[in-house]
Amino acid sequence: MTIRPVQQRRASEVVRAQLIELIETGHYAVNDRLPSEAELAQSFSVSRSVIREALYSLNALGLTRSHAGKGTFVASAHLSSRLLMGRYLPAQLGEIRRALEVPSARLAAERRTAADLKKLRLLVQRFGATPEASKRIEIDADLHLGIAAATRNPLFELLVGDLRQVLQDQALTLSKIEGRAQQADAEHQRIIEAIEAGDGAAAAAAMEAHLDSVAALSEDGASARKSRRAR
Amino acid sequence: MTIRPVQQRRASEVVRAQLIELIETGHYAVNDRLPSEAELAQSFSVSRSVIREALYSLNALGLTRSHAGKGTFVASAHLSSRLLMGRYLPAQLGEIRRALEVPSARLAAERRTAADLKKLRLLVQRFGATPEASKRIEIDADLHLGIAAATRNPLFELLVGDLRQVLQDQALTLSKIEGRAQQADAEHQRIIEAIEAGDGAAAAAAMEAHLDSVAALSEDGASARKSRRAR
DNA sequence: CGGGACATTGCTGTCAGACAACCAGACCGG
DNA sequence: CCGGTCTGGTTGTCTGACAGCAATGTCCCG
Repeated sequence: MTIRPVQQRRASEVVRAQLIELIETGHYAVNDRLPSEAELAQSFSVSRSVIREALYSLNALGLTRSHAGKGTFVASAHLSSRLLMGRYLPAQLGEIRRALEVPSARLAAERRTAADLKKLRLLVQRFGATPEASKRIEIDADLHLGIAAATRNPLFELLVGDLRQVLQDQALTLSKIEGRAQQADAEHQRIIEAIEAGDGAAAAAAMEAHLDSVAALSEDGASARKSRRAR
Repeated sequence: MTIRPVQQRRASEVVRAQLIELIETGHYAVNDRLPSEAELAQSFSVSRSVIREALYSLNALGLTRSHAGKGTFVASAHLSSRLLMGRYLPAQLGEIRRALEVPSARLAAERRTAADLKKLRLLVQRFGATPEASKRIEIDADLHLGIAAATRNPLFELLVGDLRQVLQDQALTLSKIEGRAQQADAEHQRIIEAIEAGDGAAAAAAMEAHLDSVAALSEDGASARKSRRAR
């Protein structure tokens, strides 16, 4: 990643685009501190105003958070969706998830390549072999994202990924329920088997069952789960 | 994703929030020119820097567009989604649309209020009575959005609205096909009747048929039509 | 009288400098 | 060892200035 001097377009736009790219490519990782505004200004050969405007865009887009006296930190590696900007009930998110992921499983079954299948099988295996809840959540996310990717429709991947991010805390509480891991493992296997068989209807049904059990469990714990976490 | 209390202390954030609200509530309509930065600065009793930073956020979010020498103009009345940032094939958009709108119709049938129903019926009637293609597209969008709203799940409304915006040009070409208006009118009526009857399955089926005919028309060129006998 | 070049005006884009608020860590005194 | 203070660094905000762009009015010349 070379930082090239500003030329034709508005300088602030160029800076913004480059900063976004630096963050999305992982040059600055999540929770990293960006260089100070003064340093960035020098790097880009522009004034601090331009840097501030670019950073303010990133702030608005949810990519970074700035704190007076501390610095600017990367908050997310990719542009956050509007889903993150509002607060929605778990039940509402669950409905959307069902609407997206059931057809996603169906299409994945119809279109998956051998490479998709291999990746999915590996993830299922790792899911069953991983004891730590936090790790399992990651694998679970990768699995559902992998299914969405197997649809060959990038929009499914995009939207399922967004949902995943919003549902992160729900997934965490869920994963701690006794015996949930084994149950989820079995459900995952059924989904993948249907995808492997190329049976769209079966894949859809298996995914639906999976989400049913997720919904049932998250309703039970919903009442006790409301804790206020301020920062 | 931790839930942050909305505790806005920085002046620029306050200004940004207020400007967003002014735009979303329609106080400034699309294509209106906002007051100049100097005027806004005076109105909000802050310096021009703060205004610029707020405006730059709006720019990044796609709400406004600034032109040197002309001013800042409202580009969109609501926050634009990431769907708009990429280019996707009509077939891909159609799949997502089916995934979202079929469950949307089902839920709408199960939850619609009397007010929803009244609004939807009015829209169907107006759709049938409107000859101009461009007007019909608007009504069509309102109709599908109205169905999404009747689900009582704001996320359906959000996502269906996003899709609508992306599909605008497709809708335009579609609406010019001979006889399409009558066909669409009939399909709409069938959907609304099922919603009125509270029959979720029938509403889903009617929506699916509607989207089938849309898909068939929009890809009748080279590709062979796929028969969808799922569900 | 008409039309085109020019001056004016208002706006955004950018720069430079300054100061306050704030934070973290170093330093120092008890 | 502990706690308060100092200090340097960072963001937040303000002020003033100037360049470049766009639209409009104005004036001179044909």
